[in-house]
Amino acid sequence: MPTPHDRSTTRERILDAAFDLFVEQGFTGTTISEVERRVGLAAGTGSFYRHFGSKEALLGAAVERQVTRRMAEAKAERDALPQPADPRAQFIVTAEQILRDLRRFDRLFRLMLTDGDRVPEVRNAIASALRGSGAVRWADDPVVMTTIAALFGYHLFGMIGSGFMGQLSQDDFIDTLATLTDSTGLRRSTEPATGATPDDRRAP
Amino acid sequence: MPTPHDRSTTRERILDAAFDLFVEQGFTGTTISEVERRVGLAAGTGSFYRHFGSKEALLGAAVERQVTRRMAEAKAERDALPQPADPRAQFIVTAEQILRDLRRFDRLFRLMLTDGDRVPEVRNAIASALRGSGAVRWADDPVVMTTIAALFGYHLFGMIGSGFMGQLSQDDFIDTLATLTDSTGLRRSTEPATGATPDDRRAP
DNA sequence: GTCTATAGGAAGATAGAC
DNA sequence: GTCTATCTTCCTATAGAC
Repeated sequence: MPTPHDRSTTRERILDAAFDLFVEQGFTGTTISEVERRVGLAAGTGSFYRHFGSKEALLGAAVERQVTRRMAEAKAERDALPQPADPRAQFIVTAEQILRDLRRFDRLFRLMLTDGDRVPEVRNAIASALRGSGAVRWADDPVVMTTIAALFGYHLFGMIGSGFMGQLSQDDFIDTLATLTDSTGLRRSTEPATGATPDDRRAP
Repeated sequence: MPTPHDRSTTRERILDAAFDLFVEQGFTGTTISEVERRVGLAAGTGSFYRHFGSKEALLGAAVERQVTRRMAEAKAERDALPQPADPRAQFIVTAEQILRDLRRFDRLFRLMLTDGDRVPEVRNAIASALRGSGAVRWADDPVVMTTIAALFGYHLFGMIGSGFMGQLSQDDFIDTLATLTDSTGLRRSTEPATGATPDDRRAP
C-alpha cells in the first residue's frame, strides 16, 4: 500500500539514476528507457512521464538536486575545518579543502563541459561554488590565482586519466606548492581578508 | 567535371566539418544529416556513405587527421623557438609554448572529455603530445610538474569561461610563475637535461 | 503509479537510377 | 559521386486499462 513517501522515493531514484547516466553518457547519449530500467521501471514504457514532464525537465531537476547537495556538503566541511596558527599548516589545510571541493564537483563539472550549452545553470552554480570555496580572496592576488590554477590543473590531470601526475602524490604536490609560495614571502594571500584596502599587499 | 582531386576534397571537407560538429555537439549529438548539409550534400540521403563506412569510422578518421595536423604544427613551432641564454627568459618562452600547445589541443581535449570512452586513441595522442611539448623533462621534478599543472589550470579556467582568471593576464600569470619557481632556486628543471640523457638538446 | 500498446518522428544505413 | 526512395531501429511521448 503506497504511502505518500513512496512517490517521492521513486522520483528521487529517477533523479539520482538520471544524473549518473547524464554524466557517464551525456544528455543526448542517455535514453529515457535507460533511466526507467535503472530505477526498476519497465523500459520503453512511459512510466517515467508520471514523474517528469520531459527529458529536459529531468535534467534541470537532477542538476539542481546535485548542486544543492554538494554545496551543502562543502559548506559543512569548511565550517568544521581547523584553523592552524602556523601559516604553512594553514596553507595545506586550505589547499586540501580546495582539492576536496574540486573532486566533489567533478561530475557536475564534467556535465558542464559536455552539456553546458544546454544547461547554463550548471555553469553559474559551479562558478559561485568555486569562488566561495575556502577563505580565499582569490580574484585579487596573482599568487593566489596561480596557486588555485595549479590545484585545478593537478586535479584535472588526475581526472583525465592515468599517469600524468602519477609520480607526484597529493601531499608532495601541495608541499611543493607551499614551498614555492612561501619562499617568495607573498603567501599572506590565503589568509582571510583583514582590513580596509582590497589590495594592500604589495611586495616590498 | 570532376577531377580525381574532387573526391579527396569532398572527403576532407567531411572530415573537417564532422570534427567541428563533434566538438560542438558531441558524437551522439551530431547527425549524419548535419554533416552532409554542412559539406553541401543533400541532407538525409546516404551520400555520406560513399566516403565512410559508418559514423564511428568517420569519428576515428576525423580525430586522426586532427591529431596529425596539430602535432605537426606543434613540432614546427617548437623547432623554430628561440633559446634565450637568460634562464628567466627561457622559462617564459617555454611556458608560452606550453600554453600555445594547450590551446592547440583544446578541441581535441574537449572531445576527449565528452566522447573519450568511445575514442581511446584521443586520450593517448594528447598525453604524448603534452609530454613531448617543449624541452621539459616533466615527469621527474615536482616543481616542473607543479608548474605545468598551473599552466594547465590557467588554460582551463580560460576555457570554461569568462571571469575566472579574467583579472590576471597571461603575461602576469607567467611572470608570477617565473618568480615563484625562481625564488626557490629550483628552476633548473625547465632547462635541457645535461649529462648522458638520450635527447640532449642543450642551449648554447 | 505502473503496465500495454502505440503513435509519430528521426536516426543510421542500404539499393538503385542517373 | 550524388540523389530518390526506403528499410529498420530506436527514441520521445501519449492514451488507456489495471
